[in-house]
Amino acid sequence: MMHDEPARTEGVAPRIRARITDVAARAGVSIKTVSRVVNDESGVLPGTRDRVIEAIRELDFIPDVRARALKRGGTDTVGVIIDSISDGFFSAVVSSIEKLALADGLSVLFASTGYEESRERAQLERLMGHRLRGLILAPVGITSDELRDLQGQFPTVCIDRSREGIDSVVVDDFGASLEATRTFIAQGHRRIGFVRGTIGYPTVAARLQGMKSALAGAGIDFDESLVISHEHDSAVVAPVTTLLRRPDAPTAVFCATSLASMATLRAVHNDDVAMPALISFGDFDLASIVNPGISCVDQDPSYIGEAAYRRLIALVGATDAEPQHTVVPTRIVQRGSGETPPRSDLRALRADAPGVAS
Amino acid sequence: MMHDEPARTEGVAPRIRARITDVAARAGVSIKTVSRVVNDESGVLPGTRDRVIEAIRELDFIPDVRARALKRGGTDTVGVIIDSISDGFFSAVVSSIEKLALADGLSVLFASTGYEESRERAQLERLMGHRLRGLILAPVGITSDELRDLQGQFPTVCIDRSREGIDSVVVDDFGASLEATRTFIAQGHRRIGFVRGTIGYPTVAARLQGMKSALAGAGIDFDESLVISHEHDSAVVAPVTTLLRRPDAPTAVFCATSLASMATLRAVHNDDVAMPALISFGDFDLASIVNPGISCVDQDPSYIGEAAYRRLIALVGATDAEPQHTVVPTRIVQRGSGETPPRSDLRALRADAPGVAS
DNA sequence: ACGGTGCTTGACAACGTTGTCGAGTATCGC
DNA sequence: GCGATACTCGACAACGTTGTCAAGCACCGT
Repeated sequence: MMHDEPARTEGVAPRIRARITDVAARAGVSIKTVSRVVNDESGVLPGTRDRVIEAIRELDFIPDVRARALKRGGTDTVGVIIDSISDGFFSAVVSSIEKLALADGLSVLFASTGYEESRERAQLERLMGHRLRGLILAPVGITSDELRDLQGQFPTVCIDRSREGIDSVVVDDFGASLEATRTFIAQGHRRIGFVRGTIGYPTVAARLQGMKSALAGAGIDFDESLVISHEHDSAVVAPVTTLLRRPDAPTAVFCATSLASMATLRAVHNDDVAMPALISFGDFDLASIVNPGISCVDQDPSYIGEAAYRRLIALVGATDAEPQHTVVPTRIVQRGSGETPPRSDLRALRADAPGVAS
Repeated sequence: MMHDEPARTEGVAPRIRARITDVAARAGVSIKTVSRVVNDESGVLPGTRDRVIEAIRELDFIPDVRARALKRGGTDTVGVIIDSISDGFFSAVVSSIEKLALADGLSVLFASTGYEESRERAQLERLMGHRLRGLILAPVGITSDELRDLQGQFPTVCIDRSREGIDSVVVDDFGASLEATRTFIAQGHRRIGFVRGTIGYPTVAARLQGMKSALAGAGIDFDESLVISHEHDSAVVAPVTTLLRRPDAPTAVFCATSLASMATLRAVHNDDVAMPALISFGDFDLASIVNPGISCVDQDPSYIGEAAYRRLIALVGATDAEPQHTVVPTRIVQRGSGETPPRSDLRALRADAPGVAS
């Protein structure tokens, strides 16, 4: 691919990329013939083909996908819009999408919203300019109608959060939280805290609903004061600390996001407060390393990415398909922190279980 | 942006995106005038401009950036090629790059190599087809010559690993490791382990060199048997366990990557082996949460991303610029694990320091 | 009244590629 | 030997946009 003229270290002649015209001239054929060779079309004499291939090699010709797409009326680019790539969940999702896209020869145009509506809109509009093959989107403020409108341009699949009438791949936030809470209840917990972390996420709201539903099902009153939320995840450390120091502190805590979990762990670590039973919604590196391991609702992000991508590809060309809502199954990974009875036994645990340092 | 015709729930007429021609027809002007309005050029009567804007709104017109780029001969896309987006270091780098690119109205084409040369080559070639504005690359197998050749097409900035003659933004692997090792030595450590993790990374090799140099400087013999490496980071847990169980186990361990650190912590956690003094090259979520906190060489990935991006933008149009190698300063974040004397005191620590669970 | 000036606007070519179609040539059957 | 057939190859238009240039028009000073 890379040619081997001696590269001059300075004053590099800004060599311009070879066009199909250059290749044609060099091989002594028409541009159409080059095009045929490039696209592996039949009807080119072996000798001619060889000459063209040689010229392509010599000139380092790589076809301009933009011109190609323009002519053909399609694109080889899929868009991915997520909240933040720093979020372990989304980075895993994007990682699996990108891997699959590479296998299909597709390019990935990446954008993040920071969970801001205005930024989502800007990113969306910018990506529209690229005439995508399809879009995988973690929707923020965009409405069903707007998305259905997009659907007319290219297929769209929502992840993490769903929109009516649009294909989506999500986890069962409500059900998984219900199950996790039931685990707590079965162990005898009655006061269960909920660390919401960043406010405003509908998934988190659904998780809270799941917990409430489990409590109601067991005839346990729900205490609003055990719910901790804050504008930013990092700012949640202090309120959690306060919560766990209360005389009537919860004996178990359900953390709605892995960031909330880490903040909670930080709270537990920084101050000498009792570690409650803990289940985290969303797995994270740390969870399997600390002692006791943090039990998690595992949402399998790479599978979510895969499901979304496959659905997107299936959707290309199938404009009449009924919107399909995939709910990716979750499972609770038991590592110890979630399978702890309340109170009294807790003290035993504290004396017993050494930390990482031991 | 989104128009508001009632979206029909099924059998959606696959409405085709409006072209500049459609807008022109609707507004009763020529396409050139539409183009003028779109690009905020002067010389359009307010009345005409309004009619065009109205038509654009009605038709949801968004210009095709590919056609625009084709005509103008430029692009609004930068490429980013990294090892893996699941790696916390790279996800932070990409995050900051993407944020800056958005501010400049640039799109980010994202690709990962998995640190495989063949995949790097494929990604590179695919991205070349997009005629990038510039490329930020964590090079794997590509040579200086090949990259200098790329430089002729568009500016390129290497991150994490450098190539001669190409702009790069890296950290001082050697120096930082030297300093970290000296910290150990100052505390009386003589047997210092090195957990390399995945083999083959030149940055890791430089880190090992830094450590060796510090040891040599202090007149300490280097024991090759204290170096743990393996094909994959996860597979490193067992050998580390074995190492720490040896009668002549190292009293301090330098982990060359955050993944290696996590594997080491897992080893320490899974088996009842003494936790050595520990410094990690590269910060990670976990590091600040466990007890004791893991001391780290902080390489400030978001600053690296920013520096690389800014350099890239500066390079656009400046073909004659001398390659500039930016070395981003590191600092050692002391959290406890790295400031621990050897042996005897270690036992005290174990009895003393409770883990996360306490 | 007339040429000049300044402003708005549009016709046309071009960016690099591929689809359409027809020209040219060799091969075959009779 | 001749028309038919099959195959290779190229000229040209088109994708959607912007740059160039000139046309059209109102207005000015003399």
